[in-house]
Amino acid sequence: MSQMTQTAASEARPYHHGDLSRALVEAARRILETEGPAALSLRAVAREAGVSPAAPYHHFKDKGELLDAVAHEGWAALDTALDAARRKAVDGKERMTGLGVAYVGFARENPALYRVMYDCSRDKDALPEQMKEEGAYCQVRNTIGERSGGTVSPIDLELATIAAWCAAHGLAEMASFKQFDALKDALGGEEAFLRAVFEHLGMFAKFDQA
Amino acid sequence: MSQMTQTAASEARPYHHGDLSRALVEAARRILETEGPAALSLRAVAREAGVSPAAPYHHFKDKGELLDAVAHEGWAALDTALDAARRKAVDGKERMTGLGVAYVGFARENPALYRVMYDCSRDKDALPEQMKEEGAYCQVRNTIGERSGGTVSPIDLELATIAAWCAAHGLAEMASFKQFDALKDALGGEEAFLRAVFEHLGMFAKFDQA
DNA sequence: CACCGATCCTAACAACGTCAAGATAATCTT
DNA sequence: AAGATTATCTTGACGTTGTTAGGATCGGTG
Repeated sequence: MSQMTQTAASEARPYHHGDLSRALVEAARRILETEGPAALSLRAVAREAGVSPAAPYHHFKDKGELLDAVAHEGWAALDTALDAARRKAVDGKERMTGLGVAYVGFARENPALYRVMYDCSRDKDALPEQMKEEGAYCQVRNTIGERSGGTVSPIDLELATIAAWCAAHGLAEMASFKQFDALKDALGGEEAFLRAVFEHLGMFAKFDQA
Repeated sequence: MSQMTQTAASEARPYHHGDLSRALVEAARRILETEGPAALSLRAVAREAGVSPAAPYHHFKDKGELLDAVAHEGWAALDTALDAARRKAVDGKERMTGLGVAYVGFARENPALYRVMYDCSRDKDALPEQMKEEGAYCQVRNTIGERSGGTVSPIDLELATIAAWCAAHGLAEMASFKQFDALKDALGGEEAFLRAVFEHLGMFAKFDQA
């Protein structure tokens, strides 16, 4: 045991790896960050982990299942990013736009990972199960609920959460488009741009107490 | 000439195809509709068009350029769909939500094509050039502009357009998720669900004249 | 008619996802 | 402790993909 996640094929690892499934997921994330999603082949992951092309099949049914594991870690990371953003702001409105900015920021800083997360979701036509009763999605719902003072019907709360989530996702996918560069400059940078867009999404006004 | 877009390899077509680039794009769209995006290989397209695997390279630099052509047609189709929706409604608010519903409807009815459209855009980090001065994006901007009575600053108009576009795109990508099935049923179907979400996106309220 | 460029085909390459069979090591049984 | 079992990893192969090189065929121009 005590295999110490090695960064590549090196130091003559023993025949049995120790924790290959973990090493594979980490190798995949490393490739995503450094070479982009196009370079993420199963064989490349195995290579990066210092293992034969067929080895991953003892830990994952196929390539999709490996990506599922990567996506799972991605959702967890997004969760903690949103959690941090939610704690930072006290004001209700700022807390909401702060969440949005943090969401898009995460997608912009981890574009390849973000893509994998949604590609996996699309293949199953569902966000990960875990998001239902906890996780990032619920953070958004709770934040909206708090801000409304708890007087909102469950259906309206769900609709508002969906609306917010969709808007953030759409913005996350488009924020990198060159078309908006001039506008970003005019507004004083990317974050100002994001805040401006979120302010135009006045979707929570109807829930404001004040 | 007079080649009549043939639906597959058949009737012993002459050595020179006549209009292969067009036939390839149509073959690609056919595959997208019937077998989904995973089956869309260059070789499959060539097969469907009744031509050798290397033939497409005389008309497109690589697979990406073929997909660009497919995406281009997709944007045109989306444009006409939005145009029809815009004409149908007279009331300003209904015209806006009608646009949104039509947008998501297009994405839901042509999911594979819609995916290709955005995948191509992402590869270039930009929406197609044509969208800037005309096309679907401008229809949204114009509709917002009309509704505001023309009193909105160019920057605010652009921001509102981006906000609306992002929200619609996000909803288009998520509307198929199973998580929302119960909610759709509770609201009386998919379109009612879409309208409800768009109503929660009160992003145009600040532009209302009344 | 001879030529030429455009178009298409065949053949091949490397890389990919995946599987079957064999080698190796850790674990369990007695 | 020895043998048997099971999990893990490797080698080698198959079919498919994107792409390229070189040869065949056609339409149009001189």
